[in-house]
Amino acid sequence: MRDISVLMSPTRRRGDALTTAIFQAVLSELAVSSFEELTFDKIASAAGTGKAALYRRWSTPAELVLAALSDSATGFGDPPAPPGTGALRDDLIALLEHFVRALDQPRGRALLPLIAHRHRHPELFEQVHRLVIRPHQEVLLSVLRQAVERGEAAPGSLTPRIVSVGPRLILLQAWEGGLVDSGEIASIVDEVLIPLTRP
Amino acid sequence: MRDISVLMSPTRRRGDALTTAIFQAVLSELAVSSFEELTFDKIASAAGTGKAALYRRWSTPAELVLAALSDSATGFGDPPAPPGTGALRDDLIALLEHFVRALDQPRGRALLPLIAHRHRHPELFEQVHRLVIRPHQEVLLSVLRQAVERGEAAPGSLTPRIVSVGPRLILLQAWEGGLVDSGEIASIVDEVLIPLTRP
DNA sequence: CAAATAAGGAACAATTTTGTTCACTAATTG
DNA sequence: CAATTAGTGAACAAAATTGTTCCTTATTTG
Repeated sequence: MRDISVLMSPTRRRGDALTTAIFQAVLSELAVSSFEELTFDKIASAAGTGKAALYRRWSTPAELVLAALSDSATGFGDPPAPPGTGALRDDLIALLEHFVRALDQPRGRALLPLIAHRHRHPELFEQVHRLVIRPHQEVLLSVLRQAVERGEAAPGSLTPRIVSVGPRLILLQAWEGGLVDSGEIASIVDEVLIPLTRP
Repeated sequence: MRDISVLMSPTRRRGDALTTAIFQAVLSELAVSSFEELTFDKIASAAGTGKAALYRRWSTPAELVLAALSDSATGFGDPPAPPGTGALRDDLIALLEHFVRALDQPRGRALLPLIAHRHRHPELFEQVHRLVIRPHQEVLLSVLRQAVERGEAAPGSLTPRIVSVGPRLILLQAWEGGLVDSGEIASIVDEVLIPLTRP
């Protein structure tokens, strides 16, 4: 029989390699279903492993999901850095594009069901809010603050509500329509955010 | 034994009365779970009836959900009417408050899971888009158009993107935070929509 | 190269859930 | 008031899914 080991990843993954694969399977499953529908069965088969490997590591789906969300490789490890381009428009575009890219990954696509069913899993949603939403808002706020200092934006723009406009438009655009390309982002910035914050 | 018929609705509901109760049960169930988790079992017990009454009317959950969404009593029968207050600000507030009220009913709370899992049920989402989202956008657009004619808004405001801002902010505010009160609506109108459409 | 560790996959029984139907009786109709 | 229609609740078997464990074997370690 022909040796296919060059085509496949090492036949039997171990340790962190397997853990990472499991995390990705968790997020992928979450992305197309919901937390309630998650089972060790589905996760194992999506990760291409046996259930025993999961039971050896975690005892409940909740534990596993929290671990996958917190993991720095597959989940939301590090908050985005302020772009610091020196111009408000460029900062906004850079930030929102980073956001769109995150939404297009498994971890991002896993967000929607978590938000949608937040009333069923307050603790999971709280985690998501702390790890994802909050940091993004902080960075956006700092970008706007710098713009105000440069005189590029009105001081009155520094409200939570205005800060939320960009991400929320992106989020719903992504959920309702599917893809959000660069043109869409530029339009949101030019048609909405810039006029909204103009001094 | 004491007669409790004064306290309860007629012991045994029939015809449209029962159908309406079933529709409401469907939407309530949908609101706290998802389409995948809907079963004739849960619906029947939520509606306080037997499964046989359901099977006599519909043969699949999908049929039943579409019927509930389309029903004029429980679902989204009629599109909202343009408020026509004569002032843009008042029109916007009236419209968005109507929207918030709809979101706070079972039919509105059933929306989130449907949007969240739209990739799993394109036909259901299409229905929702046609029955709910589209009509709301049309009305908002007509309100803005009138404001432009009165010189209250810039002609450049008549874009689908700008029209979408209000409903999207409301939607996410409701989903992330819970309630959206009148103060919140007024703030959205005054901080975001009015500045955004100013001539 | 031998021993130890841990992955893969299957087998398992138990619990839960499914759709469907039946008998009983309340409500309606003529 | 008799006959018909239709809701209720229970019973049911079939099917699917659950968490858990065991055995074989690939990989690593000393």
